[in-house]
Parts: sequence; C-alpha cells; structure tokens
Amino acid sequence: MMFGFNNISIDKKSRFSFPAKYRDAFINSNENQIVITKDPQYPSLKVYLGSEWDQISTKLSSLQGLDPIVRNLQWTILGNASVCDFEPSGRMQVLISADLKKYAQIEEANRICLIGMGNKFEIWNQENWEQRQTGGSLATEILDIVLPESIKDMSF
Amino acid sequence: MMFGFNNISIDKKSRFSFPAKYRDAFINSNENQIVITKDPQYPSLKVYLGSEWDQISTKLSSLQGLDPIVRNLQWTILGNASVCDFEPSGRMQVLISADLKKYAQIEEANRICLIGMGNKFEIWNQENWEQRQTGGSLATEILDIVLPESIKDMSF
DNA sequence: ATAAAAAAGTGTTATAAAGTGCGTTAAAAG
DNA sequence: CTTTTAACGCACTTTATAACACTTTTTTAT
Repeated sequence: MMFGFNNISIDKKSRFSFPAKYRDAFINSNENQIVITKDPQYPSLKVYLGSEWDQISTKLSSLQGLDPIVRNLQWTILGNASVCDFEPSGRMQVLISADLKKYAQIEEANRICLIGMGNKFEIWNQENWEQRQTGGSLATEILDIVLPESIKDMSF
Repeated sequence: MMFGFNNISIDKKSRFSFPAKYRDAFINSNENQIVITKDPQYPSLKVYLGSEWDQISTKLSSLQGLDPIVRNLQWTILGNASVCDFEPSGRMQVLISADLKKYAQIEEANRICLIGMGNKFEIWNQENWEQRQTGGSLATEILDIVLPESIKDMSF
C-alpha cells in the first residue's frame, strides 16, 4: 500500500519519477506497468498499477455503453488512459502526455503533487491541491453525476 | 488492450496511421484486418480489430431484422463497414472512405482524434470530441434509442 | 470503343519532433 | 562523512508527418 503526499519535479520532457520509498511496494506487487488517466470529477489524474487497471478497465468496458452516463465514464477513464512500461528496480520514471497535463492544469508546472491513496496515486496541480485541502471548490469540478446502478459498486 | 487519446494527422489521401504504441497489441492478437464503420449514436466512427468484428457482425446479422431498431442498427453498423487489410508489422496505415469521413464530420480536417477504448477505437472530429468531453451535446445525437431485449447485452 | 486525362490509391523517403536512456551534479538522509 | 535519492542535462533513438513518385481505377472526350 502506498500513501502520502509528495511534491516532486517534472522534467522538460514531461517525466516524473516515483519517490524511492515506494520501490518495495512496486517490487512486491510485481508491477511492470503504470496507467495514468483522467479523474472524472476533478482536474487531476489517477495513477493505477497495471494489475489494478486490468480489473477496473475490464469491468468498465463490459458495461452497456448505450447508457450516456456510462459512455461518458468510459470515454473519460478508458479513452484517456496512458499505459506506461515501468521498471520498479530502475528509475521508476513515467511520462505524462500533453493532453493529460493540460487536463490537470500542470502544463507549465515544473513541480506536481503526487498523492499516495493506498492502491493508487493522484496527481494534482499544487494550487488546486491546496485549495481542495482548505475546503475551496474548483471551477471545473463536476460533482453532480448521478450514477446508474451498474457502476454504483465500482470505485475508481 | 488499447487505450488512450491520440490527436493524429490524416493525409490528403485520407489515410491515418495508428500510433506505434499499439503495435505490440496488434501483433499479439495477430490481426491482419481492421474494420471501420459508423457509430449508431454519435457522429463518429468505430474501429474494430478483425477478430472483434467477426463476433459483432455475426451476432448482429443473426438478429431478427423485422424489428425496426435492429434493422436500423444492422444498416448503420453492417451496411457501412469498410474492411481494410492491415499489416501490424508495417506502417499500420488505414484509409477512411469519403462516406465515413462525411459522417464523422472530418471531411475537411487534417487531424482527427483516435481514442482507444480497450477492444476498439473511436474516431472523432476534434471539436465534437471536445464538446462531448465538456458535457456539451451534439446536434446529431441519437440518445433516445429504446433497446430491444435482443441487443441489450451487446456492446458495440 | 478507345485513348487521354483526371482522380484515387499505394508506397517510399526525408526531416523535424517527441521520447528514451544514462551519466553527472546537487541535495537530502543516515 | 558516507550513502542514498532527486533533479538536471545531454546524446541517442524512435516516431510522426509531409512531400514526392508511381500505379491503378474512373471519368471524359473524340
């Protein structure tokens, strides 16, 4: 399990590396892929381990896409996922695509917030994160999603 | 499985090529055909791997065509399918017919959005895609389809 | 009906941009 | 002080795209 707040650098080529403290966790769970995608509610990114992603993506793609809310979630989460090869024993570097950077409002940033949430991470623009922590709401938030039954038991 | 958003070019002769990151997936699933057809709900295109297409088209053509909704789906999906030879080890280039370009409103475009949705791709006009992502609805949408039992468990 | 012209489709190459790998320096931790 | 970690810079590799040349098909005119 991976927890905690990290303020880390992102280089000119849009790469960041995971802090060394997570290395053992990655090695133990034998991961060799990392998936980054959009958070459906906030201007931030979700970072999944390959094995987690397999479960989530399989479940989500099996749902009835003719329901517009389901389709929207599929677009957001599946349609924006970026799968990266990942070497837990190496530098643990990962590239963030221009598109995802834009969504998380970290286009210009040379630092990002990487937050360990147990089985996944989140990536935030620093100002947005601080605002969230102090209770402020963000302009681009989407909070009023009414979930269909089929996805009420899923957690992203 | 193939995921993620790609903004790619489409040349004067209406060809696009799949991003290199999908090559392994194509090679592993041993595909040598790609099928492009109309999306029944949105002004966009579906791109199936040959093997996926075989399943979907077999199932769909076996349904009772006297039901007008089924008949419509058959017309849209089967009747507009364009089957292309495809070399996963080569350039992975595919031609889009004038007809399909028109339907997806990418007649004039020199860039398109190719979205990996796991076992298939979608092709969108950039403006339409952005509008969708931000919750806007499109003029040509057909959302109020009431599905007959026979296709409720199908996913296109 | 035939030939010429135009359009559509296929394939190759060159070049710029994007992505990757790795060594070095700087900073932090023990 | 030594060891580990993070950040940066550079060189190399891969990828994307536009330009060009050639082939095949379709259209048009005689």
